[in-house]
Amino acid sequence: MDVPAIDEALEKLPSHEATYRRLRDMVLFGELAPGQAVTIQGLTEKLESGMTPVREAIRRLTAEGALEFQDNRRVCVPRLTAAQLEELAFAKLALEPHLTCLALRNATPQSIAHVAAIDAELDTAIAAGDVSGYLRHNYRFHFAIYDIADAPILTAIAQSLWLRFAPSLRVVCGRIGTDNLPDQHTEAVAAMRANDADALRQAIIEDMTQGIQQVRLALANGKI
Amino acid sequence: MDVPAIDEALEKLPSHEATYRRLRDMVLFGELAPGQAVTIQGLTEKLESGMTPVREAIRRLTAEGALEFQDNRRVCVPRLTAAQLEELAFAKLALEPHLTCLALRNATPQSIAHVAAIDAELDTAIAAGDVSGYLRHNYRFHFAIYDIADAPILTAIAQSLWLRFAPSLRVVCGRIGTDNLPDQHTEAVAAMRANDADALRQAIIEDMTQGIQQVRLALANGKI
DNA sequence: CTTTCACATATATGATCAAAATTAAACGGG
DNA sequence: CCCGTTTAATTTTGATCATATATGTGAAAG
Repeated sequence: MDVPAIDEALEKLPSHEATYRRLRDMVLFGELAPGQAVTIQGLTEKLESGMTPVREAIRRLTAEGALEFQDNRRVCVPRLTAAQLEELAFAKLALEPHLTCLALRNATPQSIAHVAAIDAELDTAIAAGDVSGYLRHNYRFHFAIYDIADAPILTAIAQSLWLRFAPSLRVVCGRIGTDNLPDQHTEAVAAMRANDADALRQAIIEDMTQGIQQVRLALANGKI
Repeated sequence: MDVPAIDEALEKLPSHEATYRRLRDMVLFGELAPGQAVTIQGLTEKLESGMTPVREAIRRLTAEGALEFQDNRRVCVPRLTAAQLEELAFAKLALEPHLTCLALRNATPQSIAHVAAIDAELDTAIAAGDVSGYLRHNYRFHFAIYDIADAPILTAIAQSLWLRFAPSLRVVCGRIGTDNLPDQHTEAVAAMRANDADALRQAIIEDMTQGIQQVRLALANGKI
């Protein structure tokens, strides 16, 4: 039950879906910076896709808040204002701790072990100072838990929140390295093993609060 | 500074944007029932638009949860499960009362009067038993407040929640008429005038809870 | 009941048109 | 004469459409 290579898995999907996922990952894992413009033609070359699939991927990501129409019908990665960051902070704290706790209903030793394995990969990336790996495994950690929760609507909203948050977090990571980044994951895994909802909620709240605070500081200093 | 007629306003937009808005309104205001299938070709005729704009509108609305891909590549309006309704209920109560209260920061006598005017139209629709008018003005009421709140990210999430909720609410309205539908709007307007955040939050919580409860009952009875 | 074939539908391409940005040139004030 | 502004030409980019391809659906035949 090994995971097939990424490109191999994408081959079997319709082009618009594969294009969407590749572009989404570019936003999530730091290939696109806040404020950066994207063009349809540029993406057709970079993603080796036709114009129609690229346009549809852009529409979807725009609807999810990962991209933004400008007045002049160009598209770019949104730059967060301080007010918008507070909106994100509220929504993340209002939804994601709850969503994480929903996973306890369905968690099994196997599924918890899977989450723990991702946490181990995350620790490796942190130790190596691998910013891109940190972002990728941090995302995988939280959404592996959301998969267990089996709550598609809340997970979709969380996805949108991460898409809006990721580019700014990427900038912060690049500045401060991986050492000072949030990692309450060990506590979270322990709470899952103990089936302790309160401790799990607290770990996730602290994890998110730390990340938000880092972005808040960078934003206040005009570094984003 | 008069508002142009709706069709006139849509004329000036790119076709894919106008198509998106028309299709969105069809979902919001009850022209499409839960489970109903939509085809690209059918929409090109109904919306008098080309194939490309329709496809892009469908992609956007799918990302917002208003439509859903099926395993075969057809598209339909999602049918809520009981579990998904509870997800929606949680998210609505976690976000929308807060978002409503944010409006108090920016509310002016003029903007409150505008909200009150919509409430009057809503009452007229209720008195007339006009289900479509109820849905439309109820939406306008809440989103007029969200406009005042000036919180684009939370408002976008609320939009997605309404898109997911509306088709089921439409079914309920058609069954029970307009008399038993939630209307804590008078209390909400009064709370806004009094700048009373606690009363405002309470009015909105009760308003949403009533609507959710109606859908919950209908869903439990298999009427949706 | 399965296979096959025809039809309906979705997917994807490339061409064409329209709009906007960019560059280049012309102009005028200092 | 120089610099900033405006205006015109070029080029890039986005929007839309017509069409070709691929896929899934359903009906008819074996």
